[in-house]
Amino acid sequence: MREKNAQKKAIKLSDVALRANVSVVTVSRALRQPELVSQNTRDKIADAVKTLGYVPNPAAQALASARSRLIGVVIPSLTNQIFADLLRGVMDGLEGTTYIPQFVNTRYKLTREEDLLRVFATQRPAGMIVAGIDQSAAARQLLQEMGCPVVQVMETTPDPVDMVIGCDQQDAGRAAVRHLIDQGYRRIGFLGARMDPRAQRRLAGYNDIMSAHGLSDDALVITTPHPSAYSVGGQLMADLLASAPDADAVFCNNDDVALGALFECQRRGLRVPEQMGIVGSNDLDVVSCSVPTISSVRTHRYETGLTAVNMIMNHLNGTPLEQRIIDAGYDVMVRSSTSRQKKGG
Amino acid sequence: MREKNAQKKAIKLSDVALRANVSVVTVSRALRQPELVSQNTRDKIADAVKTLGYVPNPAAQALASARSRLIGVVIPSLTNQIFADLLRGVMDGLEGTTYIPQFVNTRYKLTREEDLLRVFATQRPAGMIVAGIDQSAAARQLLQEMGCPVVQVMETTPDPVDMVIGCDQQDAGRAAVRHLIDQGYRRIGFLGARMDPRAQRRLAGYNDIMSAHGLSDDALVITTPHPSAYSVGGQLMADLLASAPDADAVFCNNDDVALGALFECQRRGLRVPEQMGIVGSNDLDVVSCSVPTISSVRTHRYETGLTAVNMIMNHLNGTPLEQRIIDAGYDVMVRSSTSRQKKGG
DNA sequence: CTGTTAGCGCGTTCAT
DNA sequence: ATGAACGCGCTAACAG
Repeated sequence: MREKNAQKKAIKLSDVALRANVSVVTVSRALRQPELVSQNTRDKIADAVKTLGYVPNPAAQALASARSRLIGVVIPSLTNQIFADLLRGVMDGLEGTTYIPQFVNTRYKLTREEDLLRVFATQRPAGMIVAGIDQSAAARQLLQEMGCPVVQVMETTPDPVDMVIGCDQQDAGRAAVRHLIDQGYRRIGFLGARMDPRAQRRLAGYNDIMSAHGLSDDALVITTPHPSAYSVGGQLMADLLASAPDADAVFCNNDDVALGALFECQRRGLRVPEQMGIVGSNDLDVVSCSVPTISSVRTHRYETGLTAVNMIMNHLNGTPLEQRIIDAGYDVMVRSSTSRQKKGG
Repeated sequence: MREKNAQKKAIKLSDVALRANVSVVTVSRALRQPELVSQNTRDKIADAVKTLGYVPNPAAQALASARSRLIGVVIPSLTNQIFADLLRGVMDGLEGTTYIPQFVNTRYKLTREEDLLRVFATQRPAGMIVAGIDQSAAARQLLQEMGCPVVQVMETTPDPVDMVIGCDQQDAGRAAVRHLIDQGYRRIGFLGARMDPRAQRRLAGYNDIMSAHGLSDDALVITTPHPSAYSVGGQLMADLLASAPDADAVFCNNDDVALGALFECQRRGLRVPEQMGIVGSNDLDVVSCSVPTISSVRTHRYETGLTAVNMIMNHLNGTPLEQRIIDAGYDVMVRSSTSRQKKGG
């Protein structure tokens, strides 16, 4: 029988007050608004805090102030690496503050998102970061009633709940397809997994450019509700070649799909970029070192996470950014998988 | 000027009590120990709860009971996909319960881990899940004093803080190298990124087998403190070929390194598996569809997350598993990258 | 089975 | 610049 884990007794504000020989409120003030406390008592309190090892009880703080130090982060999934990148940005952005992120995933279900928001509402979060702009009406309302700064991320919209930072996914789709056309590809397919709202908008961008060039053909659009994954990319490419054997390029809604598609080409002996051009989305680490390297539309997930946190922090500090809508942009990273044109001039 | 986000007034226990015409405690009991409340009042309360839309205030619960519904999850990083897999398991395992996971990352720093644990300690978590078994003495003590079930994950040890689930990393390393030797490889290199404790133990396993066969050679061991990444794999392979040009196989401490190494071989025209055998670690999705497919030592991260949660839940339900130490095992997934032997018999 | 009485540790008035 | 008093919403003893 091992010892039952003995909880260490927690030091509280009154303990500190006793040790420093001042009242509880004074300690509380010294901690939150030091400028209102004399230098002398401030030092005594700092001393007591240190020797006793006092750490505030967040539950008591939250209860008394009706406000927690939680930053709620709502993403659809953790399988897709882009959201892991976003989270890293959020975590790093919160570094050094006393705020704590709390992540949940919606599994791409709007009703689940509402439920999760309801849970968050009871926590009185200090701020909320939610992926996407396609919340249900109920979810939007819940976010508004949350009584804290809210940042939608990964996309842009003229009508955010509160603030928004991300990129224009449809425009990114257009840029990708334009690049392929510039390189001389014409029978350009679209490979899409999961087909969440962001994927839908990338597809819309694809359609914009294809129809503008009179290149539209339903046989070229291959999608699946399956989550994005390397293995799915291979299957989608196979389906495309069955549907449109003369396809000469693909735009993929994620880089794992793009890499999977490349592997499928290699299995079939299709030369990339000569016989098949490939453009991915998001510019994951892997596509810049594959053989051949894969062109991709880079998005700035990590930076988006960082900035979203900053937007919230500024708001909480009473200095909200004038800019409620931030376009994080995108970059078309041109690599070997689309370099069919002769180089340079 | 847009309306200031108006906080919705929260419904509390006393509101429900009023509506149901019973005392506050009765409501509280009806919610937590329904069997102690008569069917009649239970129904009245359920009604009131539903019509008022009552949701408990976790801060108040935590304060009054000195216990939160948080499950603390401490991982070193979110960059490595294996931890994202673990998190998915934890999230899914918590699905349907009223417990909420809270993730933090140590960035592979022991002192940071201690700090984070101190923060968790103030939250009175319901349970803790921590990656690895190499906590500092201070961290171990903090975990013990947490007063809640603790599960260490990703490795095994005869001496866990409380409970542990994971695999024997050193043994996994041995199995990988044994497989390469069985396939006829002899000049087997080790490619290791980051070199955290798990990587160290995989290396130890590699050393065990290599020296047992009299194949040891320092020139074959290439490591870097850099975080594991696809691009790092290429560099490590290049370094190995500079250090030991006659190397004929590699064991990599992660699959991104393995894939990066494969790409490097392709760039150099080295045929895999004929001229270079490759075994990765963890069996990420991507290595089963690359060309060629890559052999890897599969670990069960998702299942580990699920089980860790179950271990904690059982503990909280008063029915702790008799088994405090669980070996989640590993599997050597044999694929094309090491299939040098003639097939079948 | 149900209610009464006390806090949990902190923030927020209002005084001084 | 400092302190006393009260309450946040809930749980935990005890009574009845």
